[in-house]
Amino acid sequence: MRRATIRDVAAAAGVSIGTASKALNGQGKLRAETRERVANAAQQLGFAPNTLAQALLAGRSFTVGLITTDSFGRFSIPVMLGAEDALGTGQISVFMCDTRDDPDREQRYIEMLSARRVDGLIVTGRRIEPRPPVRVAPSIPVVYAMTQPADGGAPAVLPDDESGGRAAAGHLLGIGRRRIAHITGPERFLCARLRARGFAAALSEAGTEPCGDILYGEWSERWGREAAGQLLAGRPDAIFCGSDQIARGVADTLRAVGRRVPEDVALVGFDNWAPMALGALPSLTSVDMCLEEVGRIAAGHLLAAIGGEHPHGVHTVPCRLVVRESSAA
Amino acid sequence: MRRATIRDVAAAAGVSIGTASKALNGQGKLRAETRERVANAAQQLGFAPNTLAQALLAGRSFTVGLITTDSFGRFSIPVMLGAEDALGTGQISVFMCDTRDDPDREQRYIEMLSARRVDGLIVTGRRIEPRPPVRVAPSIPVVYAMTQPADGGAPAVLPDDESGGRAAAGHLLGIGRRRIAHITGPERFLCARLRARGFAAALSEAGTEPCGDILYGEWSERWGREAAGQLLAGRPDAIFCGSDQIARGVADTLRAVGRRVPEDVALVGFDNWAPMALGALPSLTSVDMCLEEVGRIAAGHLLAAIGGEHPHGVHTVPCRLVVRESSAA
DNA sequence: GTGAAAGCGCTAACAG
DNA sequence: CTGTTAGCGCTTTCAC
Repeated sequence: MRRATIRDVAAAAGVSIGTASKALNGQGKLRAETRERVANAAQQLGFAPNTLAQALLAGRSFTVGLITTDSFGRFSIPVMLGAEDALGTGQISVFMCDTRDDPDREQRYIEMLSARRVDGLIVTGRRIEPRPPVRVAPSIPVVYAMTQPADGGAPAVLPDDESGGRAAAGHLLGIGRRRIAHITGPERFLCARLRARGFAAALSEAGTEPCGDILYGEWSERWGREAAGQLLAGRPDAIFCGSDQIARGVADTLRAVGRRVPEDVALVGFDNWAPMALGALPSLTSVDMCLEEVGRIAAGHLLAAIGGEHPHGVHTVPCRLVVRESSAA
Repeated sequence: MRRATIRDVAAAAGVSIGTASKALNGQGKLRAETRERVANAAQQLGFAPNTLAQALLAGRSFTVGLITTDSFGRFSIPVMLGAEDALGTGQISVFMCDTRDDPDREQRYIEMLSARRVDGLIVTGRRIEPRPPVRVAPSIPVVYAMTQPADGGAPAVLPDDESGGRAAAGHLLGIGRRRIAHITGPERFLCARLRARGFAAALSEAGTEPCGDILYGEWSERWGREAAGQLLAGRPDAIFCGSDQIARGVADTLRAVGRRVPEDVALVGFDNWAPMALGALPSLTSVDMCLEEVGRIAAGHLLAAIGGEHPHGVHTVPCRLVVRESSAA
C-alpha cells in the first residue's frame, strides 16, 4: 500500500492540500475545527510528510555527513555519539562515511554528500595532527573534531592533551609521589608530546622534575612492559603512562618484579578505555579525554555555522581524571 | 554562489533541460556532439544532480537506516563497516542511528527514517538473542544483523557461535590436549550456551568430555582470574574461554601459580579483539566471529529485498580460528 | 534529434 | 478562513 501523501490527507479531511499543509504545520489562520479534522485524517492514514519533498523545497536537507578516517575506531566512536546526540535533538540525521583513510574514497564521499545537499560536514579522525582539509564547496560548513585542518580554515575541536598530562602529574603529586616517571607512545604523535609537556610543566611548577627520561615508544602493552623494565633502576614511586595499554604492560612488569601497585608505585593511564582500565588488576586510574563532549561541541559549532555564524579556530576540551585503585592514596 | 542546476547546464549548452537531462544520463537519442556540449557545460559549472530531486521523482531515496542498540560498540561496529562497505559500492548512503537501547528513541528514529523514505533498514545489536521486531511499514524491508526478531518475520544474519566452540575444541584436540576446560560468560547469554554446546559436542565426538564443569560467570577479566583458580585442581592442559577478556584473566592466574602458557596449559579466547588478544602475554589464540562478513551479508540481503526479493530466515556466518602463541603446538 | 509539459510531494504567496 | 497557483530540481512521456 502506497504511503499516504498530503493529498490523501486533504481529500480525507475534505479540504485543499494548501489548507492541509497549513493545518499540519500550524501555519496561517484556520478554524480550530479544521485543524483537528486534518490532524485526525493524518492520524488515520498514518501520514508523515515526505522529508525529501520538504528538503527540495527548503533548499536544505536537514542532514549532515560524518566523515571518519578511523573506521569508527575507539577514538572516533565517542565523538560520533556525542555529535549524533547533539544533532539528533535538532532533527538532523547523520550520514556515516568511513573513508578507510583513503583520499579517493574520501573525495567520493564528499561529492556524494554534496549531491545529497547535506547542510554540513563533521570530519573526525584518530589523531589530532593537522590533516589536508577536505575539498568541498565553501557554501557547506565543515567542522573538524579530534583532528584539524592544516590550513586552519575551518573550526576544530580537540581534546586538551596538555591539560591531561597536567592532571595526571597533579594527582600523583597530590598523593605524595615525587619520583614520577613517564612512559608514552611514539614521539611523532602530537598528543604524546603535548601530554609529556603538560606533565613536565606541572612537575616543574611543583619544584621537581620527571624521574628519568621520558620514554617514547609505542602505544602497546609490550612497550609498557619493556619500558617499565628500563625505569626500575631509577626507583620511581609513580608512573604516568601515555595510554591504558602501556599502563597495563607496566603493571605486568611491576608485578613480575614484586613491586606493589599502588603502594610502591602508583600508576596513571590515559584514554580511560573501560575494558582496559577496569579489567586491570588493580583497576587503573586514567585520564579521560571526554570525547563525547568533543563531538557534542563540534556538532554545536556546526549547527552555529549552518545557522549563519562563522565559528573558527581551535577549541580544546579539558580532560578529566578518573581515579581508581592504581593510584589510591 | 548558488549550486548549478540542470537549468544552468542546459542554458550554458544552449539546449532545453529535457535534452540536458538525457545527455547527462545517456538516455534517448541525441547527437554525439550535443551530448558532449552538455557534458562540457556540466563540467564547467561543476554540476552534480540534486539527489533529493531525483529521489523525490524516483520514489526512493537510495539511503538505508542503520539502527544499533549498542551505541556503536565493539560488536556492532564491524557489522556496520561491513554493511556500509557493501552498500556504498551500490551508491546507497547510510543513516546512523544509535538508540541507546531505548525503545522510545528507537521508535522516533524509525519514524524519522521512514519520513526520509529510506529504502530499507538494518537493525544491529550486541547480542544474538531475539528482540522485539522494529515496528515499521511493511513496505520497508528490514534485515537484522547480530540480532534477530522474536517473530522471525524478517531475515537475520548471525555469527555461528556453535561452530566457534567447535573450532576451538577441535584446535585444542589437534595440538594434543585432552583435559580441556571451558570458562565463559553468563549462562543467560544465548551465545555462551551455543559456544559451550559446540565445544562439548566436538569433545564428545572425539571420545572425551570437558575437564570439570563448564563455568558460567561474567565476561570480565576478573571472572577469568577467579574461575581459573577454581579449575586448577582439575589439572586442565587447555582452557577454552568465552571471551578474550576472560582468557586474559585466566592467563593472569596461571602465571601467578607458575603454570606456563602454552606449555602447561593452552589457551583459546573468543572475539579476536585485537587490543586484548595481541596485547596479552603470550598473544592469544582466539575465535573470530567475522562480524564484517555478517554486516556484508546482511547488506546483501537488504539489497535483495529492496530489489523485490523476499529473503527470510536466519543465516549464520561461520567463525574463524586465529592461532597465536597461547596455543602454539 | 530536440523541446515542451507534466508531475514527484510539499510549502508559501496570493486571491477570494 | 480557505482554495488556487507557482515552483523546488529533476526525469520522462509525447509532440514536433
